[in-house]
Amino acid sequence: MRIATWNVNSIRQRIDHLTAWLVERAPDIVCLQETKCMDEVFPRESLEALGYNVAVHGQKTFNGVAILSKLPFDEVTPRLPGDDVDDHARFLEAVVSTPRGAVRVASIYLPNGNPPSTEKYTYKIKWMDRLSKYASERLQLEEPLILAGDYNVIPNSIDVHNPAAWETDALFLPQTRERFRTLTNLGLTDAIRATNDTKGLYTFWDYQAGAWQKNWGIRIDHLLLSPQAADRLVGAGIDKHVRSWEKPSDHVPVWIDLKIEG
DNA sequence: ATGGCCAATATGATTGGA
Repeated sequence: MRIATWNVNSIRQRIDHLTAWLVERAPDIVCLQETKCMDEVFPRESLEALGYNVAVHGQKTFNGVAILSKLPFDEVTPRLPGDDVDDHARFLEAVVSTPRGAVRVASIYLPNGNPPSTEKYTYKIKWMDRLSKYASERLQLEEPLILAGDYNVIPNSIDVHNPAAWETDALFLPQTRERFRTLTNLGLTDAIRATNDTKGLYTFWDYQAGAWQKNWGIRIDHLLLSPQAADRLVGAGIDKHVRSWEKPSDHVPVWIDLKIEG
């Protein structure tokens, strides 16, 4: 079973890229972020035509997450628990059934948090604390669980072209990275790092300043796996070539293969 | 690592992104 995540930076701008990539990579489940539209105008038909069930949780203009799945959804639940007044569309959880049992997947668009001196950073940190609480509860189910998305967290120095330049950025501050470690310390595995320890694996290149041409990238899109998922991990990759397509997203797809029959 | 971008909005300037 192949599971992927991709921040598309507007689903309506990127629908042709998405369908081309779906044909090429043939994932079973895809978590999308920054769809940037209301559910009524989400281009679900072109995805259903490729055999995907489509679950959306969007809002006007900003944020927005979705999950595509070849298997039917048993459950679909929007919103990260822990704050009833948080109205950002940043979280969507789904459960599908395989012959080996349930697989639980969440599409995550964690707040950026810049600039760090503002309530935007406070919101990010609180969101990360809520995510840890959610994860610790779900881990008790002892299911294959995949938390996939744009975390807006650079976990380590090897995950950024120029660490010194990012020292005071919300994506790389010690408090941010501490909370990412809280997640992994719960028993969640960073799938890319479990399979590849080389430096310079990036998932995002800024549109500005020729960042792509200079390979000034950062690794901020992650798939975190419960032990029951990590034990079945047989491959992982980053589809870097998609960044060179015409009018690309600034993020590229990241995917894993789990040995789960069905 | 900001000179250089991109997307959405009743839009022609502003906000948010990372």
